[in-house]
This record gives sequence, structure tokens and C-alpha cells, in this order.
Amino acid sequence: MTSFDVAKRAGVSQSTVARVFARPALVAEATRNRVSRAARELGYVPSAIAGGMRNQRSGLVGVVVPAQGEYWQSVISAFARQVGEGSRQLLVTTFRDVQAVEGAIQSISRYRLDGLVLASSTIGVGQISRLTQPNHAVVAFNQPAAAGIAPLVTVDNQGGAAALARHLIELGVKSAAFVGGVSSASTDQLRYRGAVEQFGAREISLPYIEAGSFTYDAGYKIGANLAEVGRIPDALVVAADEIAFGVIDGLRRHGVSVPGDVRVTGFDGVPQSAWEGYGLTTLVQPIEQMVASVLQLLSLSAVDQIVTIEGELRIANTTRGETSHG
Amino acid sequence: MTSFDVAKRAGVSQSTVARVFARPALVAEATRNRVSRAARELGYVPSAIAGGMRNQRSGLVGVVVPAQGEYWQSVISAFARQVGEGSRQLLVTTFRDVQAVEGAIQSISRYRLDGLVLASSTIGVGQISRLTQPNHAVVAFNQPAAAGIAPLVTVDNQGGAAALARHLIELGVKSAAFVGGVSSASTDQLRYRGAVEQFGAREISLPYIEAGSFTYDAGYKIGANLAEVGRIPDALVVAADEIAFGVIDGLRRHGVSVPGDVRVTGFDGVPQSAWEGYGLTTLVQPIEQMVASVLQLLSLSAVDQIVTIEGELRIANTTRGETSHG
DNA sequence: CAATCTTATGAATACGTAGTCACGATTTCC
DNA sequence: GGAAATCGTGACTACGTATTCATAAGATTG
Repeated sequence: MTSFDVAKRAGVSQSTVARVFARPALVAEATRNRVSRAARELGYVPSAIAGGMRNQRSGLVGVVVPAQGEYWQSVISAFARQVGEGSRQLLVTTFRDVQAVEGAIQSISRYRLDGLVLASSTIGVGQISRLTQPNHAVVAFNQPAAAGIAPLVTVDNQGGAAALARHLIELGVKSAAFVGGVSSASTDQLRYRGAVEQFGAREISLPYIEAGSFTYDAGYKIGANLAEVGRIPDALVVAADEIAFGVIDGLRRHGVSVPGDVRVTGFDGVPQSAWEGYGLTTLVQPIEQMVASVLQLLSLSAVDQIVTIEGELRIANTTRGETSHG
Repeated sequence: MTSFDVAKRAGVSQSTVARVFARPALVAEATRNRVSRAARELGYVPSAIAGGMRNQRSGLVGVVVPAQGEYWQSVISAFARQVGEGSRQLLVTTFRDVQAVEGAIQSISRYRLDGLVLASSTIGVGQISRLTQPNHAVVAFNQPAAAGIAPLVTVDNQGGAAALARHLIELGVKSAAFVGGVSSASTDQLRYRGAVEQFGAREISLPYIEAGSFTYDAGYKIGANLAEVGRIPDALVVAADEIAFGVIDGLRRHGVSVPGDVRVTGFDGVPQSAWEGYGLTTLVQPIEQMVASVLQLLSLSAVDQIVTIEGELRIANTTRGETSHG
């Protein structure tokens, strides 16, 4: 089913059929209707493959994201929504291991993407530079380490963590610990730095505890461990909501009350954090806005562009009430 | 950057370059290495666009999914993972309104998909038949109404709901209600039917309450309403986990204990249902297995194929303990 | 050593589109 | 009323690949 078939049925040339779909204003109304009807009857839709070939633009935006995690699923959804609103389509590639990223990007690059979005702070920076070649534009998403190599859109990790820390300090917290996901992740580092600076200014030390991954289970183990050991600080600053849910459940399972015995904060603002079952105080990332920025940046091509977007502190149950000190 | 550029650099013809990537065994090892190196140096990757044109197959699998909901996000992830394992790529399109589906499918069909997966029980059946044309294969996912029109992979909704109902009956439940999402959804209907048959056999009526959407908020309102009105049955069979989380929180907010005052079951088995904060008894859909089935079915082309996959009853906190009657 | 088979490569081609150019038919304008 | 501008359409082409066919060189066989 090609434009030639439609042309034959409508009694026009292929050129005219193509025009009807690409620049309808150039075709006389009568002809246009005739062609449209023929196309409808035959179930014809122009091939984006052939069109992409002709125009040197695929109409595809690719996004490379970690395979797991609430947060990333929200990000995928946001991209799907916003990309779909334009006339473009979204190609989604997920990866489990960082080693798999390279291959994933190669495969996806074959589609000569109009834009490629690299998400996840664990993608190696070295890999990025090689990819700008086959694709039209590359933008890094929440990957601070990519600054300078590719245009970057990121939430203000450090500022957000600082806001959370200040909130805890105002509550009268006298001791705290930071629960990170993976210490090599640049987001993890920035969030820790943001928190540690605030606590440090009040001469409160902030030990770093590494969960090992950004998952509920990893958090659960940390929570359970802390509860068993028994030396629980006034507050836990957790690097991500999903870890925080696990930490909270791990603590509660062992009889530690949140926020009674220990306040907990998250980061990301995934939907579940607003559910009353957890009511997690967190820093909400304005994902829709960040995604919109990414799509804008894809149109430009300033490699050194950095868009930092402020998150919003959302206070909920897990930091309600006074500390035992206050 | 085309195969001609690589050919020139390697001192061979374009044909040879193409062969190195498509059928390497046909090229002498020395030549192959020379070409590979040239390609690497130039950052060349064959264009899937041109290749798709030549081969009449895009290498793309499309999936059309509702824009919101934990469950659908998991489904997208599963598709991304499994499609990526092959040499194909995943095109994701989401929609908010059922009306938008038609347009979404049109746009996506332009890519001459090797396979198109239609997910969501709210996609109109009439729309399906029109789409088999431009795309190579169409499979419906969890959309029982599509049976006979397109190959279908679905969880056993009715059987799963029956299993949940029997579990509740064994606990000694004497009264119950069903909380549905959208009554016109075929999954909703089948789940209700599965539950109502079991309760009916014990002469327990099962009123249907419609939440209006498959969301936490819709569930929350139902839970809060029930608590305020005060006539709470022994058990609530909820059509989806996400609604159930809302129902539970809505009930608890108003002092109703789950599972103390009322047992609650969900459906889907989203990750959060296993988190201890809720510990929701639910019917776990083996999403990975279902997705694998879909990808298999895409290769065949038997329109009347129906694959029904059994879910797994997972019992957790929300149905623990005895009823006040038992 | 001649005849045949195998291996390695190159030339040519089709895939479906959207644009450029060319051309005839109107319409506009002085 | 004739020149010029406008409008509508068709013929032709390039986009980059993977394959088929042809061919040349090398290996194998009796």
C-alpha cells in the first residue's frame, strides 16, 4: 500500500498524493478530497520510514533509561506523553547494567534519532561523547556528570537536599545519617553534599550509608539493620523515595516509629510518596517541566547548555511532630 | 555518514560494507576487519531507516498504553526489556482519553511496525480491525473484548477474581462489596463476574461500586465514603491494586482498620503491593510471561489465538486474621 | 592440466516518499 | 487584449541499504 496505489485509485499522480499529506494547502480542494477518500478506502498512511529516508529525519526521539525503579517509570511516562503531543514518536530502551548501555545506544542510533535522551546518573560520561555523531541531538537527563559534554537538564540535587536538611534542622534534629543509593552516582554525591553542608554548618555530622541500589529492598535492609543495631539518629536523609519506603518499612517492622523515633525524608516525589500510607516528606522533581526542557534543548544544539530546575519541598507525615530533644 | 563513506575509507565497495554488517560470514576476514575498523573510526552504524525501507520491515514494535497507572508502567517496562533483548526496538505511545487512541494508532502505524500491541481494556474493539492493515501484526494485551478480532494475551481475570473471592470466603467473610474501576472495561466486568459467582454460590450478594477510574484517588474517595457512611462489609474486592491502595488509605484515615474491620484484596500484583506498608493480598499477573507470549504471537498470525495466563494468588496483611464472625 | 566448484567482491537495483523543476491553464492587471 | 503573475499538477530524482546477479580468482578433482 503505497502512494502510487492511492494515486491510481484517485486518478492523480503520486506527487499529488504525497502533497495531500505533506502540504495539503497546495492541492485543489476537489482533488484533495478525492485523494483523501481513496487513501481512507485503501487504509493508506504515508510511510514514516520512506519519509524519514527522504527527509533525513526519522521523527523519532530515543530515551535510554534504567530498567527499574518507580522514578524512571514516571520519567518514561512523561516522555511518552510529551513526545506524543508533537508529531514525533518515542523509542524507549532500558538497560539493567551500565555495561549494557553502550550496546543499547548503538542499536538505537541506527534509527537516526532526531533526539537522544540519556537518563540515569550511572551512564558513563565517556560514552556520551561518541554518540553525538549519528544522531541529531543528545541531551543528558539528571546526569550532572555530563555537564559540558552534552546539554543537560537536571533537578537541583544539591539545593534540594539542602532544603530537606534545613527542614530537618528546623525541627530540632540533633543527629542524622544519609542513606545513599550508589555512591558513584553523581546525583547521589550531590544530594549528600547538599545535606552534609547544612548539617555541618550546625556541627552535626552526617555519616554516609550506602544501600547499594536505588530500590525498596536495599532500603529495607538498611532500615532493618539500623533498627537491630539500635543506634538510630533523629533523622535519616534518604537519597531516593523508593529507598526511603524500604527504610521506613524496615524500621517499622522492628518496632521503630517513623516519625516518632526517627524522621525520614526522600527525594524524587514519586506518586507513592503522596499516598497516605507513607506520607513521605520529599523533594518533588517537576518531571513534566524537566522533560519539556529536554525537548526544547533537543531543538537547539548548545553543548554547554545546563538547565537546572528547582524541585519543591513537600512536607508530609514522616517529618511531622517535634523531636524528643525539641 | 553512509556505507559509501566507509567503503571509500576501507577501499572496498558499498556492497561489501553492507555485507559486513548484515552477513559477515560472507566476507573474508581480512576485509571484514578493515571495514569494521573504518566503520568504527568514522562512527558509522547502518541506518535502520534505509534498511527498513529495503527490507520492508522496520524492526520496530509499537505498544499503545494508557498514560497513567502503576500497572501500565510495569507493562511498558516489561516490553522495553524484552523487546530490547531481540534486535528490535520499542515504540511507546500513551493516551489519556479513549478518543485519542485512534489518532495515536494512526501516527504509530506510519512506522510500518513489525508488531503492534494494543493494551488497555478501554480501547474500542471496532478500532482494532482497521489497524491490521498497515502493520505486520497486531496483538491485544489484557483486552478480553478483542477476542476473535485480534490475537489476544490476557490474564485469567475471572479465574483470578474467583480465587480471591474463595480466599475471602475461607476466611469466613459473610458480606462483601466489589470496587470496580470503570464498569465498561472488559477486565472490570470479568473480575466482577469471577468474584460474584463465588460469593453468589454462598448466597452472599456482592454489590458493585464504581470508582470511576483505575487510580489511587478514585479508590481513596470510595474508602472514605464507605467509612463515613459506616456500613462496611467484611471484605472489599477491589478491581485493581492501585485503587485498593486508595481504598485502604481512605478507610484507615477514617479510623477503619484493615484488615481488622474489613479485609481488602487487589488485582495486578504491582510492586507496591508487596511492600510491607500495604501488604496487599492480590492476584499477581505474571507480566513478564504475558509479554513473552505477546512477542511470540507477533511472529505468528492466527487471528483467533487466545492465550490466557493464570495469575498467582498472593496472600498478605490485608486479609490476615479471622473475621469477627469466624 | 583441464574442468568444475567455491569464495570474494563489485555493479546495479528497488524500496516509498517529498521535494524541485517544468509546464499548461487560469486569472489579474494595466 | 496582451503580458505577467498565480495556481494546480505531473515527471523525475535522491535518500541509504541489502540483495541479486555477474565475474574473477583460487581451490579441488579426476
